[in-house]
Amino acid sequence: MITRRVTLSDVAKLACVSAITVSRVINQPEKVSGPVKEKVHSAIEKLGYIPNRSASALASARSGVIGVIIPSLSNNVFIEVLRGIYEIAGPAGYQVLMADSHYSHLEEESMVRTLLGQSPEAMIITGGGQTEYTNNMLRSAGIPVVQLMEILDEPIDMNVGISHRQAAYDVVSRLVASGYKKLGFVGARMDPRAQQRLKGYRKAMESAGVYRGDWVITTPKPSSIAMGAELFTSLMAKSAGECNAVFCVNDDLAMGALFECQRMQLAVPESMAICGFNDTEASALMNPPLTSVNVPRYDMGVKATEMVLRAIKGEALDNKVVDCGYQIKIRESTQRAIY
Amino acid sequence: MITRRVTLSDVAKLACVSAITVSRVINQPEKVSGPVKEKVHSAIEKLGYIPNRSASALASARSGVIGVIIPSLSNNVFIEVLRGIYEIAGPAGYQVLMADSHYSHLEEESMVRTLLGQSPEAMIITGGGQTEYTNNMLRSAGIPVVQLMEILDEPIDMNVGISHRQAAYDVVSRLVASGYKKLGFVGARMDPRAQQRLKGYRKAMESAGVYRGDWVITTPKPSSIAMGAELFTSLMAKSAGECNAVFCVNDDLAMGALFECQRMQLAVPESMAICGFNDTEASALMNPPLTSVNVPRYDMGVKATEMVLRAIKGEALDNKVVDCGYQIKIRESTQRAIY
DNA sequence: TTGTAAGCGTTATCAT
DNA sequence: ATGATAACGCTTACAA
Repeated sequence: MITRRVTLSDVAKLACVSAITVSRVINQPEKVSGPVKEKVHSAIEKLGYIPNRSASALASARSGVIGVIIPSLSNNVFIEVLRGIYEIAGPAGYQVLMADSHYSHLEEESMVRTLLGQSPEAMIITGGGQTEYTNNMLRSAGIPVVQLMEILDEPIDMNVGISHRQAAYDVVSRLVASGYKKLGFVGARMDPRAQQRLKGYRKAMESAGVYRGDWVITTPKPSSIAMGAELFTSLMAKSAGECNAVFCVNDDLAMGALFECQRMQLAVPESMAICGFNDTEASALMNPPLTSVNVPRYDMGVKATEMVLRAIKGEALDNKVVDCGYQIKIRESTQRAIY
Repeated sequence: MITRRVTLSDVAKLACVSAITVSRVINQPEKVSGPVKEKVHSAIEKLGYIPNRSASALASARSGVIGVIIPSLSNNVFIEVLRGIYEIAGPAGYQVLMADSHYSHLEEESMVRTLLGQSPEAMIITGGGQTEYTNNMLRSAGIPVVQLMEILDEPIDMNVGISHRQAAYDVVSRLVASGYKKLGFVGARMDPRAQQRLKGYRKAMESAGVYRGDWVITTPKPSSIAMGAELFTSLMAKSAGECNAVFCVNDDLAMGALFECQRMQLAVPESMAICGFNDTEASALMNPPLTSVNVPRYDMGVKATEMVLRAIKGEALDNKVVDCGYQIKIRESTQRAIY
C-alpha cells in the first residue's frame, strides 16, 4: 500500500471544490468566500497537505528562492552576514539557497549555474571579480543581483558594503598620528577585502612617511587564531623586534597576536600595540580589549536582502549602491600611556 | 524585446533533435551516441542553457535537495556541522536548504512544513523533542531523516551524535578525581544538550559526594563570551568565593570566565580552574590553554550527510545510530601544581 | 465568487 | 539510439 503524496486535487475532491479554489485559499484567500475557505482549510488539515513548491514555481515562474554565495563557511564574518539575510528572507516567505565558493571564482561560476537552475528570484553574492561567464549568466538571468561586503567600481547591479581601503586607511592613520610609527602589517588569506585593507594601511603609512615593505607579512593560507600567532612571530623576526605595533587584517589574527604576546611576555600595549579589523565579540572582552574596526556585517545582510525584496516587487530603489559605513573602536590594546 | 529563458526544446530545436534526447545528454549521456552528444553540447553552450530544476523535480520526483534545520546561526557549533553537511552534499549533486529554528520547536514545525514543500529527498534536523505534528510530517514524508548532535532514546529514523551527559560526566569525574571538589557549574541557553551536560555534571559530583545545588548557575539567555563573565561573577558571589573551579557548559562561557578571572586578578589555574566544552579553536590557544571536551562537529555533519545519501540510494545501513564519540582535552587551565 | 482549460519545462513510458 | 506522448502539481487566463 503506497501512499502517494497529497496534492491540491486531493484536497479539492475532499472539500468538494475545484483545484483552483484550493490554490486561491492558499495564495489569495481574500478572493474566496468564508464558508468555502473553512471547508478547504479543514480538508487541508485532515489530509496534512503541503503544497509542492516545484509545481508552483514551474506554473507561476516564481520560485520563492533567493540564491546566496559566500566565499567561506569557516569565516564568522560571512556567517553574520548570512544571519542578516535569513532573518529578513524567511519572514518574507523566501527560502535561501546558499553555496560556499571556497574563495574560488571558478567554483563560484559553477555554483551560480547551479543556483540559477533553481530559478532564484534574486542573487546575493560576495564582492566582485567574478568571471566573465558568471557575469553573463547573472545579467541574462534578469533578476536583481546584489554584490555584498565591499563597494565596487563597477557593480553588476546593486552593491552593499563598505570601503575596506578607507576603513584601514582611517584606523592606521589614527594609530600613526597617536605615535605608533613602527606599525607592522599582518594578513592571511588575502582575499580582495584584505587586499584593500593592505592598500589602506600602505597609503596611511606612506602619507606619514613611515612605510616599510619588510614590515608587511602576508600569506594566502586561511586565516585563524593560530595563524595570527605565527605571522606575528614572523613579523617580530623580520623586523628584528623593531615594530612595536601591528595592524592585523582581521580580529582572529589580532587575537592570535595578543595570545602570542602574552606567551612572549610582551606587554600590550606597553611594548606592543595591536589593532584588529571587524570587531568580533571577543575583541572587546579580551585583556586588554582590542582596538578594531566595527563593520556592520549583520546589517549588510539585512540591507542587501531588503533591497532585493524591493527589487523583486518592482519597487524603485533610491540608490543601487549602499555604503554601510564602519566605526573605529579605539581600545586599550593601542592606548599606550607614554610613547 | 523580452528574452524568454532558454529551455530544453530551444536546445533541441537548435541541435535538430528531440527534447528528450537533450535531457538524456544531460542525465544519461551514456545512452546517447557521440556525434549527437556533441551537437547537443554545442547547442547548450551557444544558448547558455541552464536546466530548470523545478520542472525536473516535478517530472522526476527527485528534487536534489536536502533539508537542514539547525537551532541557531549564531552558535559556531552548528556552523561547523553545517560545513560538514555542505562539504558532502555539494559534490554529490545535492543542494542544501537550511533553516534556523531559533531553538523553538514551534518555529521548527513551520520550517519543516516549508522545507517539505520543496520535496527534499532527506532531512537533517537537530536533536529530539520535536512536536508531535513535526514527527508526523517527517514520518509521512517517507524520506530519510537524521537527528543530529545528540544520541536520542527514540529517534524518528537515523541518529548521529554523542552523549553529552556521558561526556560531561567523564570530564567532571576526572576533574573531581584530580582534586577539584569545589567545582561550580555555569550554563547559558540550556538547550537539550546543555541540560544533558548539566545532568552529567550533577551525577559526577553526586557520585563523589561533593554536589552543591547552589553552585549551579544557569540562564535561558543566549550564550556568549560576555555571558560567561557575567555568570562566573554570579557563581563567585553565590558561592561566596568558595568555588575554586568551574565547569562551563561551552567554550564561549569558559572564555568569558577566563577573561573575568584575568580582570579580577584570579590566577588560572592556581586560584581558579576552568573547563569548557566543545573545544573550539581559541580554547587551545588562550593563556592558559583551556581544558575542554572535543566534539567532532564537522565529522557529525559529514557522517549524517553520508548516511542520508546512502539511504536515498536505497543502500543498506549497518547502523541507524552512530555515536561519534568525544575526546577530553586536559590543558593548563585545570592543571594546578599543588592542591 | 467559482470553475474550465491550457500550459509551465522536464522526465517516464512506451514505441520505433 | 532516438522519438512521441503523456504525465508531474500547480497557476494563469479566461469564462460562467
